Amino acid sequence: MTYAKTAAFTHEQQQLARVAKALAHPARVAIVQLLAARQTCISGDIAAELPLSRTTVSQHLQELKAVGLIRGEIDGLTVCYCLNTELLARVQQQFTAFFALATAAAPVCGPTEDCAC
Amino acid sequence: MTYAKTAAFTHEQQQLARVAKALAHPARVAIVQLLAARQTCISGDIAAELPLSRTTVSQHLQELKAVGLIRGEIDGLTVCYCLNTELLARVQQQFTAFFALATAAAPVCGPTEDCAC
DNA sequence: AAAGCATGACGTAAATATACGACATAGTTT
DNA sequence: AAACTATGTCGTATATTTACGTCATGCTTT
Repeated sequence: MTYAKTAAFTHEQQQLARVAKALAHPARVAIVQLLAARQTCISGDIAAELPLSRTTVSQHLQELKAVGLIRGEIDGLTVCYCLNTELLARVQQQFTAFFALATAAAPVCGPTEDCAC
Repeated sequence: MTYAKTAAFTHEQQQLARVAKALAHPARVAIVQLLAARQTCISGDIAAELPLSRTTVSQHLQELKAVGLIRGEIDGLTVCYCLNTELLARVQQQFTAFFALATAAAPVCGPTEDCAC
């Protein structure tokens, strides 16, 4: 991301980082949770629920949409957002696999700081 | 994080965002995977494996350490890093719960863009 | 003690992220 | 058509991130 030497990293690593970045702000985490809670996709109500200005929330929504985690659709005057459950499911697997490997590794340094390299 | 109105968000949301942010860069994802792969905790070898300058890698290591995902320990001349499997396990559960809720929600907008708000 | 080596801390430049107010756009209602 | 409303885009100020070179520190080895 940003201006990293992206070419030098795995596609997988970049995708994981990409999604992680999308969730790297409490407001965006809150938005996803909010959309998950309410079945129906909300519009500007999201802005009302968050302690941020409407424009800022809109910006966060665009970021989530850019990554593909949510979808927006115009319904007359309002815009409805909802989770992209397909992508979320795929992302879930990626994170699951990632954490599985990470937690599987034995703690070499030990819980109490005993490194035995 | 950053300069968000953190007080307005859940502790849970902030923690999740905090970890997500730590993983929001492919280099840091790579570091965690590298530490997971090699049982023994590595030191400056990490820098050699990544396509970044040694100082930049050190900076990424400090970030991961600040969040608590990894641990560093001085062993004479070198410094050994290893995963904090305890925290990783906890974080894993948080992400699992988060994605469980997110994927459980029915896609109201539909896979083919049919919003029925 | 002196020379060497691995690391982190510091300083810095350039790119991003965050937050918002002011505008532009487009559908709704009167 | 005119007034209204919900949204996104744009511009902007400030804070952070990223990447690196240089320097300081602290063991190690000679």
